[in-house]
Amino acid sequence: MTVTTLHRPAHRDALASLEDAFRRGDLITVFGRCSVEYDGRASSSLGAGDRLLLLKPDGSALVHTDEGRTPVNWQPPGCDHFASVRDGRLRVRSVRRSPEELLDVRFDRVHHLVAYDVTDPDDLDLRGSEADLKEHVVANPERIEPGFEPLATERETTAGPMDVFGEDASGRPVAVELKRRRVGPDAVGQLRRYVDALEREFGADTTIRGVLVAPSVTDRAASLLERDGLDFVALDPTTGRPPDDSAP
Amino acid sequence: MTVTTLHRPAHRDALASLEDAFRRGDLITVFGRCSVEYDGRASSSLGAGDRLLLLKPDGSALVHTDEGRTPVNWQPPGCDHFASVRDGRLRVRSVRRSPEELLDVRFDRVHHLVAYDVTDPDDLDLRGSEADLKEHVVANPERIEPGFEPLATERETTAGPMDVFGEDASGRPVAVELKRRRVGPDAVGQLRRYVDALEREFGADTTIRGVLVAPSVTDRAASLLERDGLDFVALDPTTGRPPDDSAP
DNA sequence: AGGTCTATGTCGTTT
DNA sequence: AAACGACGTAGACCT
Repeated sequence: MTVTTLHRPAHRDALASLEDAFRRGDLITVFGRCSVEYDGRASSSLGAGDRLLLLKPDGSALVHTDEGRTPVNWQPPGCDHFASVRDGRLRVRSVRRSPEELLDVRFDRVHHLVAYDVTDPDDLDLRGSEADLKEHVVANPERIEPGFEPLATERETTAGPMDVFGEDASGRPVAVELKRRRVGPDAVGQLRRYVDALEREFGADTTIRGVLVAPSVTDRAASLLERDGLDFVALDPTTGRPPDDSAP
Repeated sequence: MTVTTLHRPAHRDALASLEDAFRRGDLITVFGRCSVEYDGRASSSLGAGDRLLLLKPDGSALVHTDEGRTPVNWQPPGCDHFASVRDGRLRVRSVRRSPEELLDVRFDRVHHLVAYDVTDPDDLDLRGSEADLKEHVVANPERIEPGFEPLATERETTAGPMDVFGEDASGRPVAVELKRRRVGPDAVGQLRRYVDALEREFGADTTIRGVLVAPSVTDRAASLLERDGLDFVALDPTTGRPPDDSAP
């Protein structure tokens, strides 16, 4: 574990340190007064101010101000970082191909530069995702309704793969769309596309049912469900059981 | 501009420095070997490894590994940060109310701690957004089609506000949905909801038209547009003109 | 606080 | 590389 620090370095020294850190594959932070230009899918300009630039060995770049979870400018993993000194000032460019995108950070002053030698086993275990909800539903199909039988997950349709495909107690095909959180109109549209696809596939004589499974729905989404003859079942993604307030 | 640095501090010294930095409203980075627990809308665990914790004065917290644009764990702005030493080890907790969420970072070792005294005018100027495309359309309505006349933007419907509402050359109402990038099936569903809402509002005798405006469409979305009798116009959000490859 | 929608969304998966 | 959908999406704007 090595940490290399430069405090108020000359731009030329900052450059040398940066290039060493690039070679070593370090995680780098550069704090200083800078201006930022971005051009790619969109484009942006940011006037001079103090920001923290984070450069990762995987090619990501993040420009963070003192506010917000989201960086004010960034570049995704897979980019190439280049550092240089132009007009006596440190400049960091990060380039992406396909789509062609450029991030350009020009420093007036470098207050602080740190290079961290990192290795991370990186084994995040996340619970309460839609995948967890799916497991709950497949293991406890009666939570959807008595007699419901799951036949497949990720079953293909012309509208794309649906979350769960099954049959109800009377043998009618059922499309189930799962959401880990309260749903709006978009999820209803998604379910409807799967139901439509199945109706074309099975023919007009077969009635296809659609069930949206989520902790809750918005009013607008509830109206759309009713209009389209789709059902709703309230389930919590972490427990796989009805939420505490699912009586109404 | 002040930068305070601690290199391999004792946990107790790290705590004192952190609390000073909280008081001053500094932007803080803590680099060290840590484990992370999150519990809230979902929950997660992350085993020990070297990561960079970024604590902002607005209450955001970001845990970054050596990979990815997205932090492995985080807390949004508005949270309260608390530092302590438990069992001789530095611990940082970040708490959010509504929804109740907790981020807990426990350090085995603190390799490096820095507090930055930041102020940022923060005036990002972004071009090529959907708002820009809307301005282009309102200023050059003939780009939609000859005779198109915009009457309102963000016009309310029972399905929510539509981007642009107008009339075509023969006086028929037109709902326009704008997208800054290539669109998929979801955008068609959105436009359809607006058109449906207008049809109910105007009555069955009035034909409502719907136009999707974007640089391009996917095949599936194109099928849905055709099925629903909706139109597509290819426009680029940065130029407001047809993209280079919009002939087909 | 809840609803709806945009985003340089990002990220994973599959074709 | 394109398409499609999930995400602890975040963020903005409105009610």
